Amino acid sequence: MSCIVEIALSCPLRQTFDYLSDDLAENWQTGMRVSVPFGSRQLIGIVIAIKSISEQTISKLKKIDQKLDHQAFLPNEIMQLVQWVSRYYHHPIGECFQAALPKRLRLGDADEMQMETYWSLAQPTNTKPGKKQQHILNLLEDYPEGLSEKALRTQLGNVKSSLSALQAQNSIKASQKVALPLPCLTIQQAVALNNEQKQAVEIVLSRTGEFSTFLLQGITGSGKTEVYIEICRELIEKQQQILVLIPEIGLTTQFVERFRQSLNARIVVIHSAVSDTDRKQAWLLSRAAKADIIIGTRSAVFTPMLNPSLIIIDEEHDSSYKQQDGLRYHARNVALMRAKTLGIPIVLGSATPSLETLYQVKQQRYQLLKLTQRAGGANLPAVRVIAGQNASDNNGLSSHLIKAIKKHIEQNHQVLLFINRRGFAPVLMCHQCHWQANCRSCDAKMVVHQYQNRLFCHHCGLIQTLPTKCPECGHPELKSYGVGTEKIEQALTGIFPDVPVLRIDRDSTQRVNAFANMIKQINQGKAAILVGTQMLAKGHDFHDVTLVGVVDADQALFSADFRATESLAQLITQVTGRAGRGKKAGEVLIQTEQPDHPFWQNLLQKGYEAVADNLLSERIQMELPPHGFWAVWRGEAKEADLAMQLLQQIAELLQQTASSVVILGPVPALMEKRAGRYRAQLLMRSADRAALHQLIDQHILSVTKLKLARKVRWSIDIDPTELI
DNA sequence: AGCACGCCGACT
DNA sequence: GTCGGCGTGCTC
Repeated sequence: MSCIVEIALSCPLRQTFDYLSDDLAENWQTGMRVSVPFGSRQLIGIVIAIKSISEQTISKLKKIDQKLDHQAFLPNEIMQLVQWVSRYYHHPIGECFQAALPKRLRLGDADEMQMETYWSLAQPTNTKPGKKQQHILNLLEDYPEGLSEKALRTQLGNVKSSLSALQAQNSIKASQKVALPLPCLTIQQAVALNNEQKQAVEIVLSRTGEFSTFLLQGITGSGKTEVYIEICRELIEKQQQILVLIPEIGLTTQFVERFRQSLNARIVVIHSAVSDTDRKQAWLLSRAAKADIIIGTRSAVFTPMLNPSLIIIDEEHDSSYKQQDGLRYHARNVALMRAKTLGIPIVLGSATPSLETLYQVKQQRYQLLKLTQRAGGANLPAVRVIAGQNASDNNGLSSHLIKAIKKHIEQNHQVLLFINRRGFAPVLMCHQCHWQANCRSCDAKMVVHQYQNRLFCHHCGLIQTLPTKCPECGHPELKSYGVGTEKIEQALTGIFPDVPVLRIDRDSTQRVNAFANMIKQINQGKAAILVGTQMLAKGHDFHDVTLVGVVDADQALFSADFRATESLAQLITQVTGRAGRGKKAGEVLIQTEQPDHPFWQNLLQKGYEAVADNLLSERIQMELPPHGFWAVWRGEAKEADLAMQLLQQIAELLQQTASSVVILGPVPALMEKRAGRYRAQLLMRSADRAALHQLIDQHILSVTKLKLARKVRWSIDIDPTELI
């Protein structure tokens, strides 16, 4: 008897599709991949459910062309997770599966792991081996299970001929095995923990096998990573797997190295810089429990595991865990849901936890684990706020800051300067007619990039040649205002001609390895000044930096974004942790136009926690997130007003049945025009999460059918992190 | 989203 | 006379 198979297809429709199958229902399983005809094309879909043929079955059903898998390809847990994501984020199910699967598997690659040639010792022979051959034999002696040819090659260089020779005399034998990540060939170092760290490890381990959420709050340099490692050590011994999420790919290498130095584990990495083939392999290895630790960015939260035991979210406050287009999921949120259904603990780590997480700690839903001591006994640096009023005379650097830089450089130490803007200067103006370089597709100014002799729009990527005279009145002199990394770099090179100045921002690190090379140079420890954007603030250990300067820290204090203060407090606290991580005492100088702003007194005297606490009370009082439950409808269209019109119609629909949900707007976006599109948004807020979601469900179908919905690109954002 | 079908302007 | 513009409608 044939059956009906319900399938999710990657198209933006909020529905699944039924197909006919000649095969018996019992030969089908949810989570299999199939190839089906859809309209005029052929698509790959995922089996959601198997149904028997009912009398009302109409003959409009098409037949399944091909079964791609013989057994369930996606484990049930992932099937449930993706379907939950689709419901929770009100996003088309097919696109949710798309986000959860590695590209190659999504496009129909066979469910097979990559194989590799592994070599192992056979029988000893009398023939005297050559030097390289001896090296190989020595190495293989340590690996009775065998070592892949790839591992031998990374270790000993070109080994092809030596291997053939050894094989010819039967000293070694080859076999084909599943390609595992390169084993760690160095000796594992034990990690020494202080009491706080030990306690944190014990508490988490005492809760294995049940769902519980921990906030591991440790000041920068307090050794959160060591805590992760020690928890992992015990779990790995029990053949258990751990999923570790990190905010961005720049931190992977460093992170993976730390783990590899201390753990004899099979570690796979999943992020956008990993090739499609390797990602597929990592995913399959994880699903088969042939990888112990899975380290990855946001999308890795969907990686299936056979023996999951723990999820770790490092730097849980980081905004990159929230996807800002398409399926707007928050990896932390999805991970929490996953841990809950799997019945395993989840550890959120941060020196500067998000207000959301602190709120949950307050409600006693998360257990707080604190690390208050800096590893190695390093002291937290002295932090001072300095006035930047006269800074413009020195290209944005106050004389106070310059003096401090000089002092630290003379002691042969390194200096780290943050300026959160790329390029040379953010404004270009004509003095005669007041013309300004503005972007033609955004409500934004063009930023001067002097090295490339160009103007850039940081919002849409528009590039122009730097004009030599005013395009409006022809005046030959254009002036630039404000500071960016390039200007600071140039000023410092002028003031300290004998000291290397390294600029580290997206522009200077675009070439492959450029970033790694700079980090290498920095770690050589010679006196140097590092000038960079936020990308330097995250995670990196610079042992010889003793002075950290923050230039132009003001912007956030006047920002319309209610989250700006939170981010600034996090940034400053993180940055502060970059100074004096080694044995040397550190110093932090924050240059601001507003040294008397109460924010600084609060942050410096009472610390991040107190500031966060204040902000949280403020948010609760003003009924802003994390208080209540929020959703945002966003729209953008090439013609002005269209997005506003659509959102107005949606607002009217929602208003009809909104009782416990407040509808706010629509309002144009803060930067209304961006990349040639006019944007607007409509806010929803409720104290009742279910009511909020129900209201969306109730109307989303009618929204799809609105005429304007075809002309306006629209989306819905649950638990938005950006509200302007 | 894709893709097809369909009905009106400037070209070999 | 046709190529192609994007409006509209559908996808089990």
